Amino acid sequence: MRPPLVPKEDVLNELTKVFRESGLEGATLTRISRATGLGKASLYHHFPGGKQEMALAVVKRSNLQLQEKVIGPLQGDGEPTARIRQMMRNLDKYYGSGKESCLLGVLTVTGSRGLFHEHIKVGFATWIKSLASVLVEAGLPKKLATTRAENAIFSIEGALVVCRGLGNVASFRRLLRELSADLLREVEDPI
Amino acid sequence: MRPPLVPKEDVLNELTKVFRESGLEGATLTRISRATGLGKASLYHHFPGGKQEMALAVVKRSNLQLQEKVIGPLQGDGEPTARIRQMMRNLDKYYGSGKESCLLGVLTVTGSRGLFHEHIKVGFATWIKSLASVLVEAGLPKKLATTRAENAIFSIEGALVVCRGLGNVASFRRLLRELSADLLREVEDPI
DNA sequence: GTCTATACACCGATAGAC
DNA sequence: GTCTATCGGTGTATAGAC
Repeated sequence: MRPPLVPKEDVLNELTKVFRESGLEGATLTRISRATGLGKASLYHHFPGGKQEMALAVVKRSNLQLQEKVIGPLQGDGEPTARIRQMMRNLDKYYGSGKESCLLGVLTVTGSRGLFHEHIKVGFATWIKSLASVLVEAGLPKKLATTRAENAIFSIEGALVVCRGLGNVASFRRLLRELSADLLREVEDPI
Repeated sequence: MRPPLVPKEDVLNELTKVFRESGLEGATLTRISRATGLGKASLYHHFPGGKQEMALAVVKRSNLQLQEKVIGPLQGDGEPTARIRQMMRNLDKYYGSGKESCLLGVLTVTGSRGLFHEHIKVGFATWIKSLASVLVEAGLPKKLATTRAENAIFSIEGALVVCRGLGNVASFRRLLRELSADLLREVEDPI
């Protein structure tokens, strides 16, 4: 059998939107039904485990996309500076230039503790680790690379929250630009 | 009349805990009732507007506390460096060294848009503005001061989310320490 | 001011026809 | 695979006794 996966992919896209905008408790089956165009019973046909299974599927796919679109570019073979810039461009696109929120962040705040915790943990951790690896490769000492990578993820995630709170999305793109330049500062310095 | 405000203050403390931990939609009247020890009907005696009024009261008080405990120290008359360090100490305490979350951040993510938006906006904005003022006072050009202040708040808010997601709270205190040192870097440099 | 009891809407989830 | 109809449970909110 060769599977028609495409329609399910569309459903997951809409599910992701709803969970990102509304959080776990705010994402009611009624809203999900409206967003997907599927009745509640149809949703249970695709996800017998109900809302929990829907959220889990969305989180797993989100981590795959993080791997593809954000971490992947970091592990290419170009210059470290270029790879980091590429990651920032992809982030800008993925987060709608600051207008969209981060699923992992939203579920960290609204998710019933324990259900998705492991996936959230893995997602954030591998992201930080991959960024730190690039910084090490570029010549930074490991400890400094790790803290810089952590701080970068902190500020990106925080910017998504605060910019939304402020209704000012411009600062998100400014942050991405600055990070592109600052993450490797004092590395090219000769002797 | 001289008001016995104290018991209401206790109720607000418990309300704040519940909203910080559960978000707006997760904070059910049942949980609030358990946390405060008051029956639902009693809650409506104190807050006739229901859950919305409770959340609004909590947000307003949160902004007052932000003013007292975080922004206040910034406007003292000591050295800028010392004032910033004091703010970081108070933040560390207020956020339980990273174990607690930020009410403004949580409501930004879970709050039905528009209800608290103005209060959230004002809270974040005055915080950033006050921090930037100190940096200007310390000698930084205004534009640089503003972006540094924004970035600091971004990373603090993001750290509260990501550290919770990672289950690793140590990085939050590390961040506060680094910010204390880095916010004013290259300022004391003579000529 | 606090309680018990209750109203009514909406939630997640299922049954069963098509 | 999708639908309508419906279930039991829980959500917010009120009534009214004490």
